[in-house]
Amino acid sequence: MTQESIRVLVVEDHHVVRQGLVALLNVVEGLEVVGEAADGVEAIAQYRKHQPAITLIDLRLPRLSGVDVIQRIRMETPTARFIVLTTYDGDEDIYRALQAGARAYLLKGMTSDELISTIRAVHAGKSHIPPAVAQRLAERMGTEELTPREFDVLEQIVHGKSNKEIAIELDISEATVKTHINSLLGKLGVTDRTQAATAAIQRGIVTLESLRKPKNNE
Amino acid sequence: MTQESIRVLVVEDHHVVRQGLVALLNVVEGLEVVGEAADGVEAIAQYRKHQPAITLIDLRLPRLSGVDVIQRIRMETPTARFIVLTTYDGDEDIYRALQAGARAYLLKGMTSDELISTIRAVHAGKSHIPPAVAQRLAERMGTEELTPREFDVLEQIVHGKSNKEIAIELDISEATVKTHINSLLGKLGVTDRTQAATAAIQRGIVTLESLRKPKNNE
DNA sequence: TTTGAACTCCATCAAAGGGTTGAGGGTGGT
DNA sequence: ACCACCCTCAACCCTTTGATGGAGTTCAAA
Repeated sequence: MTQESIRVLVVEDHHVVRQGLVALLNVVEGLEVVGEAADGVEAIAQYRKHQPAITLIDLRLPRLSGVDVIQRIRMETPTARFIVLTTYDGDEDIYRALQAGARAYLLKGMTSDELISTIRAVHAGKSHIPPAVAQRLAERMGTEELTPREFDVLEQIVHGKSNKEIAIELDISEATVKTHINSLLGKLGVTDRTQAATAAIQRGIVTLESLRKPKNNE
Repeated sequence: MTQESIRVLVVEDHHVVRQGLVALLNVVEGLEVVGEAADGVEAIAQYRKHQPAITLIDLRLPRLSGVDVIQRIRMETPTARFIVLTTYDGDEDIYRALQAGARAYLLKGMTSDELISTIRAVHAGKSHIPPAVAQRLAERMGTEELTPREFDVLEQIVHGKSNKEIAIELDISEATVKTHINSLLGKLGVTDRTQAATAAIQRGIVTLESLRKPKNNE
């Protein structure tokens, strides 16, 4: 070949998907999968070991989220380039991943060609964000951020707690809980706690995983 | 080979995943992928055309859901065998797919070996349901079913509507709305509407898709 | 130091939510 | 005909929620 292959790391917890990606990429001229990881911790280890040019990474990962992985690696290697790959696209995930330094964001369901051309583009220093994603990102830019405490309260709301229970849980007065709720309702652009809960889930501010019963698999 | 290959149809909307599955299965001795489909309608067409022994099918599909596909095909061909493949596992999805006649239920993230052995097992007439899934299925068996009207109300709750709004929307009195809410709270085992909303989403009774803004892609 | 943002708390009040009981009408099955 | 189940509605009562406005604290940035 005329020049070196683009070294790619694939981080994806779903086994068949990862295998599919690797198989797909390895037959492409000019690409080379140098490592694989099935969770966040492993991803960092593999990154350090192989120093790939491009890291293809899912956001939903066991042990350490994709966003966390991106952040940590970029602290060590600010030039690291990431292409985020995900099935469901909460506004919050998009925002955080791009904030953390991802260069591109692809929904699963893209074609192989899209994937490959995106890898090449990112390797060439470009960014790539699909119109639909860019639009939603723009929408969310306008919205205000929740404060940490508001986020705590929102989480409790999603868990179905009453104001009194939240007060006990967070060890603050019910009045304070109400204050937080009032401001987060405004920021989310909703009018009651139920809407806040569904909006939070919908936007990916609170994940369904944290709702589920303790899990053994996955 | 000593006997004919098991003819498999792969139904999965995510391109790379489908491609991965096909590539994976085609190299396995005794398996043969005879068709692929990216949505429900196509799945039925492919089934009719190829009459596969096993259909690997995702539940979340464009145009026609996996459950619908299973139901329709089984009406024509009651002996059709399905292995359901999905990422997220709402109780409701599991229940409906198995009710519809699926023989096995696999979470993505399984290993290739698990997949292959499951295909062989199902082809041999066995069923295969992972312990975690079986347990959750058992849980949900105990729970009572929502009546159609209760479901309507629950949907509205998830959409953040107030009782008054629900009453108007469904053209019934607010008192009736309360009655339905009261019984569905009991059936879901929760104590208020916010919990009902998150529980509904969590169990897959109401899907997030129906929440989202109208979508262009996917 | 001043300013601002975040967190904390209080009091008050109207509106909405939720529990309970009871009850009439409709449909489908036995 | 009877029973079971669903859908419908009403009246009563208590609790929770959300809105509003004010106020003290801390802490970091300007």
